[in-house]
Amino acid sequence: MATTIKDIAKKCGVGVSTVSRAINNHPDINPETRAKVMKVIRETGFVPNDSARFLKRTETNSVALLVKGITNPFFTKMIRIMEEYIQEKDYATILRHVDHTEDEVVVAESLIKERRLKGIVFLGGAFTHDEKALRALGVPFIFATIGNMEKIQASVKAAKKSGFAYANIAVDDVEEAKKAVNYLIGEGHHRIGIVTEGMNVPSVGQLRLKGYREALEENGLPYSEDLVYEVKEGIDHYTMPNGYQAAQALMRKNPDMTAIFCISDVLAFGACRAIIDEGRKIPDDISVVGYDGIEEGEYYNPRLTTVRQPVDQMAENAIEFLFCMIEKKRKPENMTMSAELVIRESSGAAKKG
Amino acid sequence: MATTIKDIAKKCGVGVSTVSRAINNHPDINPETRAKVMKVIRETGFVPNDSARFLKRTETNSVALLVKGITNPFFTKMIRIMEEYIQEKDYATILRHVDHTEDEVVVAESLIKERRLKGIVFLGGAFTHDEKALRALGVPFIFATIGNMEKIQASVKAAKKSGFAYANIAVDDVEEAKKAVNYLIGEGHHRIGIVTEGMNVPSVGQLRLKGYREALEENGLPYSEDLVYEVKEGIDHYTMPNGYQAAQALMRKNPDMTAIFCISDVLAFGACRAIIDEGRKIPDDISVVGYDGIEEGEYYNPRLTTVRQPVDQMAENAIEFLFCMIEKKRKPENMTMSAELVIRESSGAAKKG
DNA sequence: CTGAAAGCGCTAACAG
DNA sequence: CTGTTAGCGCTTTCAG
Repeated sequence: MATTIKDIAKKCGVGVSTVSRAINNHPDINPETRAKVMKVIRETGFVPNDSARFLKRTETNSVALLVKGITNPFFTKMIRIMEEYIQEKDYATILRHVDHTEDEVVVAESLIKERRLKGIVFLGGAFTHDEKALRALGVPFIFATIGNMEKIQASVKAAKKSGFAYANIAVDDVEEAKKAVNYLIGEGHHRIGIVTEGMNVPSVGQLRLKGYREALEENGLPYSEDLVYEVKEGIDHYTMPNGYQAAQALMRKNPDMTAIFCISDVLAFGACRAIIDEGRKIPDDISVVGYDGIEEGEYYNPRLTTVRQPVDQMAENAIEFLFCMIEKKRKPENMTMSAELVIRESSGAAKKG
Repeated sequence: MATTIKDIAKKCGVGVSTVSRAINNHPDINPETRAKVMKVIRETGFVPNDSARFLKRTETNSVALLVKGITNPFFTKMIRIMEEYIQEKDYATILRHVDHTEDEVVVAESLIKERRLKGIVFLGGAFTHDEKALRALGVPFIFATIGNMEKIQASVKAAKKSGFAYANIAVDDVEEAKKAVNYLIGEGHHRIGIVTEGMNVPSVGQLRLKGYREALEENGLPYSEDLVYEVKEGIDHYTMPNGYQAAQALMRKNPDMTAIFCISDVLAFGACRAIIDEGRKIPDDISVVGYDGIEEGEYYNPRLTTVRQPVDQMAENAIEFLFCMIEKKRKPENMTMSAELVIRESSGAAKKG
């Protein structure tokens, strides 16, 4: 039988409540008694049963990170930062990968009830839920880097008024994508391909595509479907093989294309490889621009030009804000971070001709 | 107040045990009653409180994945596969990243008691624990890709006799590293650098370094400390910046070096970048060989020569075996998988000189 | 400051 | 087949 708080109490010659108080840093306890109890606990290697604690407490001091799209290294970094912060706050982290077939809000709902969560961070995925479902969650939560900004922002605004705790953090995907494409146009590129995802559903892919279109439009360049490649549906969109196939297809269809904008760095790596395999030079023949700004881009050959999202800051702000909401210190808010176009080796002036 | 099983019982006009039976697929229940109960549950959106269930059950049907070294994409893949398998078994996955400063066995111990785990997978890290601590865990567990094979294997053997459930899965790091270095020697390389980690503590780095030394020895090549670079201690050893610095240092110290063996692909990417930045050609001036065989290697430029570990199979075997042990179907075992040397663009014949 | 006692929500005998 | 009931291990009043 596993040791329980009772065993400890007996061994110390005190009541169970005293042991409980010792464990929980309760003020109403004699420092000496507490020291004695803690000593026995340490010697015994006793660990209180969380289920029992949670059951009683209603309060769990745990937050969940629901991640859609595990393979993207972009999220890995964010997770690390958030986990650290949560631990510092002495909360437990529940890390769950959400399958592409699963609905993250449904998962969240179960988790909240099952584990009495204090808050949730949604990483990745799209925003397609109506407010009712969200409101039903009943705990503060925050969206990080999720598509469908307009709807989300309106929703957060509404939440602010109704005191419903819920925030959003992201870069302005449309604007940032536009910036990247504008840069390419400025370098003289007229035939610019795009590798995107989720064109027809709310997603960051859709937003970044929108930015792409707007950039073309503003510069009087035609929008052609031939230059748009949507990666295949599947478990994971953001993969190198997907980027590879995409670039290959784009090159075949558009011999005159001189640049490709990929909505993620990982896709861009795959695209680069395809271009190189085709015997073409980067950036001399084709320029490549990614999105995310993951560390790997700096080490790729060629170094990747990219839209760098401030991951560290986004992660930190997100989790910090979540705790502010948990502690009722702040109201819902839309936080738009600004990204930075980092120009490296994979892009340059368009070939004359 | 959150809805409980009682509320449901009342609403259905049945007893709580009936509701419990309905939820748990218990056979002793009238299908009609069960249907009625389930309907109400669905309508109410009721989710049973896990803490209460766990508290009672002693059995939790959950296993933990303790990962040391989150950033390595090698593990990401394994985690995905294992999570999937666990879900199919209708178990819950508890995913925990273990900090480099934390002791994974201590974490495991707490988790087992807190959450009544059925089993554990240790991913990464070294094997430095004595059997007593391990034995005290009390649940089946499995080590995957952990250093210190000899000790671990002896330990597993002992476990087999005592009926203590505990297995190990890995490739033979010494042999595989030797294979890689032998290949380089066969290509005419005599001055081969190595980028390793944890030279003086039990770790895969140590094992792979051993393989490197043995290969040199068997070929009558001298071992020189100048050619060995141990990455700096830190949160994460397996990073591109670390590989970058390592290669840079090795090149400066050994102008005549014609090849570098890195104990992970991620380090190799960093090394490649450093070589390129130095204005040297891969593989013409310097050949690079990695270890792990992650997908990214196929898309890097140049494509990376590497020792490919059978990730999918290792992950599957590991988790499958864990369940066999949980179900008492199998005894402890050492599973040594074989890796494959994948020769790609980053390596070739040594320059004559 | 400390102990006794009452549950938290659920499961699992046990008796119908 | 179904309802009643006794805890699982812990926290938390409530009296001392």
